[in-house]
Amino acid sequence: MSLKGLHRKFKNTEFEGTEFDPIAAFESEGIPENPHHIPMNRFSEPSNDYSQYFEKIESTHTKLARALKKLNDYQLQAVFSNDKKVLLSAMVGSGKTTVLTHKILYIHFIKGVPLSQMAVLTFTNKAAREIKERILSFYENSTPPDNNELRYFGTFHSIARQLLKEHPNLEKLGFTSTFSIMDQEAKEDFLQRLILSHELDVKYRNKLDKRLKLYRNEKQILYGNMKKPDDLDQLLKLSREEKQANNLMDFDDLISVANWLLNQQKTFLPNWIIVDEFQDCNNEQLEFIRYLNGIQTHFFAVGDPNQSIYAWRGSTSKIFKNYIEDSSCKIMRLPFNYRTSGQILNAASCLLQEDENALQATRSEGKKLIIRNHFDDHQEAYYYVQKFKELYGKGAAWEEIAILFRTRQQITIFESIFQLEGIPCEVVSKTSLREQIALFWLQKLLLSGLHPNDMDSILQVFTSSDFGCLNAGKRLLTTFNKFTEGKKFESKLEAFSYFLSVKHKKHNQHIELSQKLLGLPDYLCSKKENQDLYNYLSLDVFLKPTSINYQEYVSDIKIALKELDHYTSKNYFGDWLEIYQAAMSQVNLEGHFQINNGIQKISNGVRLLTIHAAKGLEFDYVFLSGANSGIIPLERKKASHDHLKEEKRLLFVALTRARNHMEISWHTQSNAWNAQDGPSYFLNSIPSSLIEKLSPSVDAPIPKHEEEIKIESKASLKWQIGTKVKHPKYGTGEIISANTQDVICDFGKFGEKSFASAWAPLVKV
DNA sequence: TCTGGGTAAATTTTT
DNA sequence: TTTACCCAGA
Repeated sequence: MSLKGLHRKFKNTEFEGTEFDPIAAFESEGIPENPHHIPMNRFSEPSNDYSQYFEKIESTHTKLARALKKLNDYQLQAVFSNDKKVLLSAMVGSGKTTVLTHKILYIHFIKGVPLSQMAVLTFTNKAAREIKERILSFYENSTPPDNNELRYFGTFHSIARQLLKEHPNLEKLGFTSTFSIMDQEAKEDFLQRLILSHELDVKYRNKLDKRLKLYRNEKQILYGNMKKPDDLDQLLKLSREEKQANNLMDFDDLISVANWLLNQQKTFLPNWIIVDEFQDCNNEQLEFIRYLNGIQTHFFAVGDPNQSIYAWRGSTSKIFKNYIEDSSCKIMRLPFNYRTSGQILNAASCLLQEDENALQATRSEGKKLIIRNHFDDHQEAYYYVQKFKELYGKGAAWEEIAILFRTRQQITIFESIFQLEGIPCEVVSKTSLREQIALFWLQKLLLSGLHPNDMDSILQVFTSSDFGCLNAGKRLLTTFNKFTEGKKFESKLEAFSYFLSVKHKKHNQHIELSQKLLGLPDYLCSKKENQDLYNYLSLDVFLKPTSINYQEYVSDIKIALKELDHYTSKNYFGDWLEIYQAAMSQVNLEGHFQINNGIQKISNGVRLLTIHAAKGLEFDYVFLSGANSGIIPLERKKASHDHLKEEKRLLFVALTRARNHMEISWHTQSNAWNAQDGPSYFLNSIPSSLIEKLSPSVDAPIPKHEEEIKIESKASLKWQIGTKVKHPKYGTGEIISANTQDVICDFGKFGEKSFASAWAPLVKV
């Protein structure tokens, strides 16, 4: 039943006089209890004496023994356990990564399991890197393991890629082991190109990804106002064929093709499978784990059912249920939170409705959870300006302050006001390579040289508005297709090079570039000494030393090439071409060229981020902004019980990011259409003794009017008619009109688009 | 090619 | 509530 229906049904009946509680309403409808819930009696409790283990470790590995001594009994139980199947329910802030790394070290050093016999699976590169770094830091005086030994430590996708490359049957599917990986954006380009060159009729083209998902999962072909099916079906078929023909896989293919092959023949059965953030697994990832699971394999998964906030992305909601019901699975827990001060943690755990003992505070009581009312987001932003200056004055670091939001749209206004008022701030979100023009081009350049059938990369190289020579679009595709019809070429790149030399004779520099790209594999294999890709490809010619951005482009590219050089030398095993291909796959999987060590972020400033982006992070001071009902939980047309529960866990995640100070704000007059009056009704489940309700302090400066801010921020902007700009969706365009209100931009094939001047998502090219 | 009616969707994001 | 855009008719 829909939320509205429930509301009607329960209004003026059971819930008369009290606020309508959709979760309770759903539950009284007879919807089963939380599948994430693990009953207390299901947990195996630790013993209180692990000294027998220590005697043995101390005599041989003093450093490890010293590290393990710092752990509590629950953590030691998980580290020492030798059960075949363990699920560790790690409460928020309970030292999950510590347990994970110590467990790996323990089974390696004490149980003698080689690292190459472990599959350590994570969801993000960041987590994978952290685990590897912590392990390497244990090898102070001895030779650390090399990358080859750690080749099954990584993200699901990178391990799937590794197994695909090693699989003997890969070629039977039409792929070779040097397949290239398309990131999300490359996949979009790929599909759009297929639509153009095959003249397909596909509706809602900029919602393609969503439509494909609906089609794959629910066979739904109609979308929005569509009355009859379009060519989506045909697009999928063409896409499959083209991917095989050109040796390309997208992120989803990595896992699904790996599963398909492993189903035919299992090639790697590790001694141990260790999974991080287990609650985020989707069905395909679970299947992947099952294919790695041999008779001898030990399985150890760590997750937190209370931090499951990615069901919308496909994580399996019943994931814990199956393990709870499986009696061969030992279930352990880490109940002690070391991060958040007592009162805030207690308030957060009121959102869980779990057993009381599940989550226990270890820190002192600290301050209460603050719920503060602001008139609107402007007033709130100015309140923070004052507040943060005060905190900074008292010695707090900017980086220890974070403002969390439910949606990204809420962030922009804070960013512009902080910039005006001189509060250093940084929006935390993953940046796409596409935003760094030179690096994006370099990526496509190398990809076309290394994978000469990757048509999309070739097109990006030669139709780049900055460094290319041709115009992208349908006309180019048709003429190229016509030109190659009936002719035989070794590769798409060769065909394109020939096409250029016949049809576009005047672009001799680009013709030369295409020939250099054709020779790239040979160059890499023969001239490893003093390799200099920058000069080999004569990049100076294309980056144009006279252009304003020349210096920036050159330094970006040189740093990137250095990273590649480092990576390829470090991982070299006898084939330079292959290692460069591997390096570029890594760039695709990570979304940047910094593939060797951690991403050094040398920024300082208050962090502005969504709650989702904040998962796994912690700060001294956390502010959750604009938490009205309707925003948390975010109102949708079709609300479901599961959706609401997930939103509640999201609020839980937000509150548990804080170490010492947690403040939730709500607005009297919100700018969001779906915001209702009053703070999130989820907060009603927190007893008032744990909450301090406040209004902004009276001496806060009078907030500036919205118009004023728009004008001021416009003054610092650069929208002038004729400026070339880049938009994340529409690509490059040109400003054709700009005033205090809006800016209108022409994007060629996408036509003219208008944006609000103050926060148009445009980047000057 | 342009206009207006009608209807669904709007959010979170890693690889 | 506002936006996007399909689709039918001018």
